[in-house]
Amino acid sequence: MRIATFNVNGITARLPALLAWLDQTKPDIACLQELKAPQERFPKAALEDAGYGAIWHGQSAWNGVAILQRGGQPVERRRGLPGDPADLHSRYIEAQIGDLVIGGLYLPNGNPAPGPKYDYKLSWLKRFEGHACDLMAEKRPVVLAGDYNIIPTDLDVYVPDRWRDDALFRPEVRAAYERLLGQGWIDALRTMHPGETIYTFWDYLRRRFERNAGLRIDHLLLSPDLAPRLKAADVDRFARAGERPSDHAPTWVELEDR
DNA sequence: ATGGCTGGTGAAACCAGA
Repeated sequence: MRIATFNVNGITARLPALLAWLDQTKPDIACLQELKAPQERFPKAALEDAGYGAIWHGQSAWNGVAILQRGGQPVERRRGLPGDPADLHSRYIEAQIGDLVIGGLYLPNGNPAPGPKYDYKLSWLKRFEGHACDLMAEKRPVVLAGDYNIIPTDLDVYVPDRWRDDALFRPEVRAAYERLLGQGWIDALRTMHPGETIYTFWDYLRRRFERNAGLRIDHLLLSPDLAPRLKAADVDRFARAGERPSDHAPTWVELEDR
């Protein structure tokens, strides 16, 4: 089965491209981020017509996450991370789909750093680490997929030295990512492509896609029990090259069926 | 260091993204 994550950068503007990508690649599960649409403006009917059931947490103008299931209806487990009732951003949603727990996340960008937005990113990360730890303790197969807004290593950015002070690459956020791997989570793309240059995002500015000046910031972390089931992982670069593309490309894993 | 794109909002000398 194929599980994908895709920051669509506006599901209203991206709907044609999203439907075309679903039709071409037919992921069994897709986590979407940056819906940029209020709850009532999610294109539920169009996705149903395409064969996908969905749960989503919308928000006007910014953020927004969804989980799609081909030929089924995801069972929602939670929306929002535990630990801060005052946090109203729509950035996390979790579902049970078959034997899998799927967490879809849109981690805060955090720029400019330092500053309040960066502080929010670090506090969100702290809560996410706690929740990831709780999930790990459940000893069930889990996939945490989404836009992490974290560049894990120098290999994951076209010119590392220009990004040292950026909120996506600062030591604190890279350390948090390392701590997640330390919990036992498996970075699926990096595991399948060690040492390889792989990007998932290219800024619209300055012909960054044409120059392949990108970042690897969209990740699928697998619980350790899924490691033997991991068959493939990759990025659908063709979607970034299409008409009116998102600035992110869909990223996916292929797991052996149970 | 910037913000030359892009989307959403609402009418901006706007904001946010990464």
